[in-house]
Amino acid sequence: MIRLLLADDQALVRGALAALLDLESDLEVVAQVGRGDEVVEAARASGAEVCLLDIEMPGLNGIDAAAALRRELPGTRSLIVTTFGRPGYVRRAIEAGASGFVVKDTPSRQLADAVRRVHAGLRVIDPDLAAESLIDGPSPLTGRERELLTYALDGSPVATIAARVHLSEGTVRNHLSAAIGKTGATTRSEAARIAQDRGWL
Amino acid sequence: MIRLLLADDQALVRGALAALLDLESDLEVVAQVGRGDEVVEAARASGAEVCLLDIEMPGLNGIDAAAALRRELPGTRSLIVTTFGRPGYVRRAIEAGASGFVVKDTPSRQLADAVRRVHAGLRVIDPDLAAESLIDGPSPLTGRERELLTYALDGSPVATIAARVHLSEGTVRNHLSAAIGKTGATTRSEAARIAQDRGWL
DNA sequence: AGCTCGCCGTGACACCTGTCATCGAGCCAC
DNA sequence: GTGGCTCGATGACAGGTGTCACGGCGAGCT
Repeated sequence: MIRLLLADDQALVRGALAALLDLESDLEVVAQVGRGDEVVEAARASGAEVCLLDIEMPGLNGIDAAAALRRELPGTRSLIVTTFGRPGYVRRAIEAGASGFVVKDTPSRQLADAVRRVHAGLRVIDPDLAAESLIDGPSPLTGRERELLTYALDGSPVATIAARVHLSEGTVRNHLSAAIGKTGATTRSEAARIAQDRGWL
Repeated sequence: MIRLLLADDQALVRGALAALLDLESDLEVVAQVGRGDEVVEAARASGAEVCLLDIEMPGLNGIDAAAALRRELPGTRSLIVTTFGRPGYVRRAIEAGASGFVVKDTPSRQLADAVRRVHAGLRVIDPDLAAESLIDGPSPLTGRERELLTYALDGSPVATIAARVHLSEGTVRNHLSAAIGKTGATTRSEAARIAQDRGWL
């Protein structure tokens, strides 16, 4: 009997996944949480062996939760289950110590197998995503560029961003200009979108 | 036995919801589709009585799918099940003939009850969302404004948008300026975001 | 017929943005 | 220490953007 923890912020999806996995005779959902910062505690209390983690969660994202799990409970394995198959996410998830990466587009029958493989100590990674994350390479963005791009995601004017990070307007423009060059974009909004698509933010 | 159809573009979520609902002794999932434009055909072929529709789907969105269902198979009822509880979505869903509107944040135990109520001819609508959609009122945007805002969502420059819709640059700026005023924004990106949040796009 | 309203266009103006050249401070390698 | 690198900052300039005033067209209503 493999003991599972589910972490997803959408209660309906969480409950549905639990129903799906409980159908398998060798799997057992022993904990469910809706926030990333509750994962470690719930995993410890429930004695979960494999944790299924969504990426977008309040409190702590799934990748950071996987890192926390590796640090606090090294025996527990993590499987990222997310909507967005962004190359940078895969890379960061593996670096954070996750054992697997599955997108929510995969057929539901394959999920249980993925869980079993992860539990057995194998790596489970969507092959297309793995290839993409290899050719893309790691993020070329510097820390500031990444930070400013996240603020530029919603199209905020430069002045607003500059005020938020306590920088000069010209400096913000320069960093964003560099990011625009690195992403091959022509606008800071486009650059932000591209960076997000690749999982660089 | 209530016959159900599931429409959601994420196979994993679809399969999981099927597992959840099949646990109920009076519910039976008789069809699953991953595209909005396959809903009517699948509902006809399977004889589904209640259709659970996600909004974001390729081919046809869930609201338009509900409208198509009312037109083609008036006896079939629709229940919108979506991630985003946007006020405008609720209004449009009801106008399109949907019998219910549930967000994916709701506890999974309540889903089966919602399905039963819809099947019985009742309306099931998240009370908070219903209130919001009432105070917000309908979209104040004209057709062009709405169209141009969707193109402005990713922060495209005015010239690009103008070329895409075969309009003059000045005209595009004027329409977007009107939309900016109506949304209370100061930038076309912000206006687009606000309009999207309210379900006006 | 007048009237309103949505839609398309032009021109002008103030302001914002992206790019470039340039500078200084800190840090690491040789 | 010198050279090379990144980060932060400034200033200047061309081009993009939001706003306003104005005009014209067609559809629908009184």
